[in-house]
Amino acid sequence: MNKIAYDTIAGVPLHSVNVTVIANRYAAHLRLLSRITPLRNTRLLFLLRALHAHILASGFKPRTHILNRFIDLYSKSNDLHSARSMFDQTSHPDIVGRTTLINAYFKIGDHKSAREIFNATPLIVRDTVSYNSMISGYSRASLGIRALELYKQMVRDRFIPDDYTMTGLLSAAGAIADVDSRGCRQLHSAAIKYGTEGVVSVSNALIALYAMCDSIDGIIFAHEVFDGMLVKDELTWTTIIISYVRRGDVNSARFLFDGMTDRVDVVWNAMISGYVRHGLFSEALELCRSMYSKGITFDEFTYTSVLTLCASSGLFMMGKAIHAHIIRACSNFDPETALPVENVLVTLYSKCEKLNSAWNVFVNIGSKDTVSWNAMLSGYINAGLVDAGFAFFRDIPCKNMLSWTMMISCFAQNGFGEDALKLFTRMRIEGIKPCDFILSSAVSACAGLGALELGRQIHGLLLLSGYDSSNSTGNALVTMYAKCGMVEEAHHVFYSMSCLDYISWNAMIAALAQHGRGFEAIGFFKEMLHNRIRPDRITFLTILSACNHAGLVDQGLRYFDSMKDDYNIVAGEDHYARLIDLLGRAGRITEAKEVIASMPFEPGPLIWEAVLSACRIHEDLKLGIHAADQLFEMTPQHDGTYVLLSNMYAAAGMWDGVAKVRKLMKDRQIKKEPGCSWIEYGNKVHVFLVSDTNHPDIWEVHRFLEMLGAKMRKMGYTPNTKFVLHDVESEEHKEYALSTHSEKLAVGFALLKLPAGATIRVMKNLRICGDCHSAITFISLLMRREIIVRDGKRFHHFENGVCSCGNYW
DNA sequence: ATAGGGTTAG
Repeated sequence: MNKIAYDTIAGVPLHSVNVTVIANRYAAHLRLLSRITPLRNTRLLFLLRALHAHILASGFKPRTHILNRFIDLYSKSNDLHSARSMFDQTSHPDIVGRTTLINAYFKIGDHKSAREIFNATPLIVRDTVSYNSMISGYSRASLGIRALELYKQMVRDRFIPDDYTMTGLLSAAGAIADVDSRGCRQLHSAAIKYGTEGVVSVSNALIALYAMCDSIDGIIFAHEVFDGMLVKDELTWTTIIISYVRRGDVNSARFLFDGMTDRVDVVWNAMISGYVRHGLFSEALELCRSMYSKGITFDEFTYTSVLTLCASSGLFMMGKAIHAHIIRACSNFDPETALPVENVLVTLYSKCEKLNSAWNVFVNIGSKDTVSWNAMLSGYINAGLVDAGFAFFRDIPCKNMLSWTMMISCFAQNGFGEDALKLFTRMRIEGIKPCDFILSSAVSACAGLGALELGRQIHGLLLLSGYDSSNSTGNALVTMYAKCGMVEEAHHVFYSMSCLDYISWNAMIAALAQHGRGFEAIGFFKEMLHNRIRPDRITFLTILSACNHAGLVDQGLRYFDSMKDDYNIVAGEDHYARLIDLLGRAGRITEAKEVIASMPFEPGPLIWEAVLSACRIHEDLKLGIHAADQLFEMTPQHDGTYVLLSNMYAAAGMWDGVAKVRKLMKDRQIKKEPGCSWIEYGNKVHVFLVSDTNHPDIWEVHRFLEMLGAKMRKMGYTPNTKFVLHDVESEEHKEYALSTHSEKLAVGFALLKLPAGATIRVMKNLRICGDCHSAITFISLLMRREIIVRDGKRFHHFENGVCSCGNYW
């Protein structure tokens, strides 16, 4: 068809001298051209341009209808620039040309230019169709309010709305936030008033609109309209079925679906995608099979749904097979509707971490949209490739809110809080208004970094934007204030929240537990139960650590049992690890061993980490080395464990063990300081220092530790404890020992110089190790000071010789 | 020259 048309047009005698003959031929052939849809053949577009140039060169003034035809064809070829210049050349464009251009502008998403053309049209020239085009254009652009305003203007301008108007208006109304049934009724009356309620398209739009109301009566009204229709078409059925699917009532949708006699492919697709969206994968597959057996061909929409199913249920082999089938059998997809298929293929490969395959699909997409870029970005993020992901993110030409959200929360969740906040700031500089999801990600990033001031600013932003009432942001704020040491403010946010869910309670309990207020945390837990909020596994993790901090070992044991008995939550390794930590810290090592023996699974890294720290506190060298050896065979879950490991080996004099740990840390790029800095063993605190006299602070450190040791002895607090300063002499050991970073101990100096009773907040981003921790714990007891220190990601709250992290002096 | 339905990224 295309070829015949092209050959015919190619035969046009462009060099003919008779302008009128040419014009008539143009008109005829342009009419022929316009029948070729979709008009994507670039040769045809070139021909169109050649004709255009020829008209200009010949000085011939074509009649309006020929100009209109040009505008139409240029618009269909997505060459709006030429369409517009054609329009501007027309001395008196008529309403048809204007409307064509208006529709073309809406098609490319430029509603402002469309409005300009419309506004520049004198009232006397306008007709109902031009208003209808504006209304439906706004409707497709989800600008419901503007559509409604234009409808009102239309009535004011004394035009009579027709069925096209009402259909456009009703579908536009769905884009207005918080559709209520009263508003629907008003529009329904308008449809009746203008005598359009019998038109199928109007009723269909009305069904869709009623179904969109949040209230329960929405779907009832929709069904009433459906029942009252004398004539139904396939879209009527599709609309009502989709309406049920959207409300999550897949069964009612299926009931209607089964009651249909002639099902068009769209209905099948709607039903299948409904099942996929609600996770009913086997039902979706069953429907695909019966669709296939009935001989209905799968189209882009079917493939998109079924590939989504594969991607979200982990059926990667099946997804790949379908991809192969598509390549073989479906070469002539419509390029516009094929894009989602390609996008979901990128997602499929991204989800199974086949980045190469994802990339291959991605680069071959002809016209990528934001979804394509975001799908590829999620591949990088999902594979944990933060740097590569960020490099890719920067190249995205059409970033939307989701691109920013993914990147910011990726940074926040991978411990790159500073990058997350930098990007958040960048986003605000670029004038993008953050959504509540991004704001809560940013608040979480602040929590991780202890960036209290910025956190407060975002809180202010949340209050201004009205997002503060949402649960996700409220919960993030509670956590942020708690992690920044501001328990009272966390409390304040908690009580100001209109709706508390289990996550809010978890956050508040954790806030108290982190600051050593174990008793209060348990009080909140009881109140949570009193309010009939069901605790989850996280609640129990938190409550176990609250018991730990409050020293309530037996109560912790009871909660552990209650978790299974009363709430049917199966204890995971993390729960067992906390239980063992609880027992271990209290010195009940034998019981801890019994718990390990009773576990329904083999102990993993979390368990051995808990054992290891118990052994460090209680000087059980034998068990400690055993735990360390076990941990060596697996991957420790906390970076701090490596320090513990090296300390444990050093305490046993196993320097080769220390060397192994250091190598492991280097290989795994653990950012903690490797080596052995501090050991507490046999009531002695051993601090290993490299006698690096070149280090300007090293003698300060020596003096500080000596002074601290002397003060401790003077207090008689732990008569047998003393600091032993080892200058590591032999070269082979020097490598394993750590030159204690003066920065950590600078905290100690500051503490000693401040007056008693002062609350000290150290907001600098430093990490404290065992030596500093012990020193600060001691000082908090010695000087009766509340001390809050940020250690990388978390806060240590020292009070009366107890630290919120549960490490006692 | 205008209208109503199904798809994709966290």
